[in-house]
Amino acid sequence: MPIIMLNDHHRETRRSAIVRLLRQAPVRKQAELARLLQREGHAVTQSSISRDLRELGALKASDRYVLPGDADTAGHTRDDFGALAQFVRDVRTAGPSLTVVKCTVGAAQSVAAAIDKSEWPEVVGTVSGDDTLFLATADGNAQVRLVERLNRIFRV
Amino acid sequence: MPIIMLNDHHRETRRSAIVRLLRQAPVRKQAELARLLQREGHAVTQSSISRDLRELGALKASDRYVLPGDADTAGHTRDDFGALAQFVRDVRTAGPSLTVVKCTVGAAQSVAAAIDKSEWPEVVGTVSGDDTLFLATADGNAQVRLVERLNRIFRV
DNA sequence: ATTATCTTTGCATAAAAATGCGAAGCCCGT
DNA sequence: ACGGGCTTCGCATTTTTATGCAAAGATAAT
Repeated sequence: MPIIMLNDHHRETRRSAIVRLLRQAPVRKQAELARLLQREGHAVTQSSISRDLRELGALKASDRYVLPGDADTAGHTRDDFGALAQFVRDVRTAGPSLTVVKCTVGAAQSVAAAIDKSEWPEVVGTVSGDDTLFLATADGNAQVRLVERLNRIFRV
Repeated sequence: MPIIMLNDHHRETRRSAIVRLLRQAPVRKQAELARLLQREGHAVTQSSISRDLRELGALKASDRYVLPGDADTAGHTRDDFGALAQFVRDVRTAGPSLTVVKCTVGAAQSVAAAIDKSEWPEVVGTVSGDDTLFLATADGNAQVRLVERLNRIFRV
C-alpha cells in the first residue's frame, strides 16, 4: 500500500506527532526522530525538526529529548534524586555493613524506593521505616563507597 | 598577581562550581562554561565539561543549560504550559461539573498530564482520549473558575 | 489573473557537543 | 619501591545540532 506523503505546511500536525513520539519512547537524536516521523508519513528533515524542538521548548538530556513538564522526571540519572534529596537529614554507619539514613518524617520509604530503583552496586538490601532507612553492604569497602555516594548526592 | 591553576583530579570541586554557575546566570554553550571556569582557576576544556554535564544530568534547552530539578521550575509556574498551550483548540462546559477540552490529535494526553501535575484546586479528576480531555469539578462554582483559568492559559 | 508578502522547508554548511584514544596521576597490593 | 589497575583529562576527530540562504507554496490585495 502506497504511503501518502504529507506535503508542505503541515507544521501543526507534525508537531503534535513529535510531542506524542517523545512521550512514547526515548528519542536520542534528531535524525532518529526524523525517521520515526517519515515512517508515519511526514516529509521532514533534520533542519525542520531542529526548529520544531526549539519552538516546542524541548530539552536535550544526554540520552533523550524531553518536553517541558517532563524534564523533571526524565532527567534523572542513577544519582539524581530530584526533590527527594532535600529530605535526607543524616547518614551514619553502624558496624561495617550497615548504613543508617535519617530522613524527614514520612520520606524514608520514598527515598528507599528511589535508591532501590537506582540499583547501586554497593547496596545488598534496603529496609525502611517512617523516617529511617537501613542500607546493607557486603563489606566495609562497599560501605565506604556507599557513604561517599550518599554524601555526594544528599550533601549531609 | 599570578593565577593558580588547579591541576588534575579536581573533578568534584569543578562540578560544584558548574552547579553554582548554571544557577547564577544562563550559560548557552559549553565553551562559555569553560571560559567561566577557567576564569575561576579551573584548568578544563570542552570535552571534560561535556562529561561533567552528562554526569550531572544537565539538560540543554535551546538557549541555556539547566540542572535537573531546575528545568521544570525554571520557566514554568502552575499556569505555564509552555509548548503544550498551542495544542489546545477549544474549551466547553457540559453540565455543571464537566469541562471538555479539545486538542490537536495526539496531544490530549500530554495536556492532561500537565494539568494533573499542576494540581489545580478546581479539578477533581481528569480523563483523556486522543484529542479530547474531560475535566471534572465538584460543582458549578469550581467549573466557572476552571473555565476562566483555561481561557486565560490557552486563550481559546 | 497577477503581484507582493509571508511562511515553511530542505540543502549545505557552520557551530556545538560527544567520544576514541592515549597520557598522566592516583591508589592499592605486593 | 614497584607494578598493575583505575580515574581523570585533553587532543583530535566524529557526530549532532543550528542556521543562512534560496525555493516553493499559501495568502491577501489589486
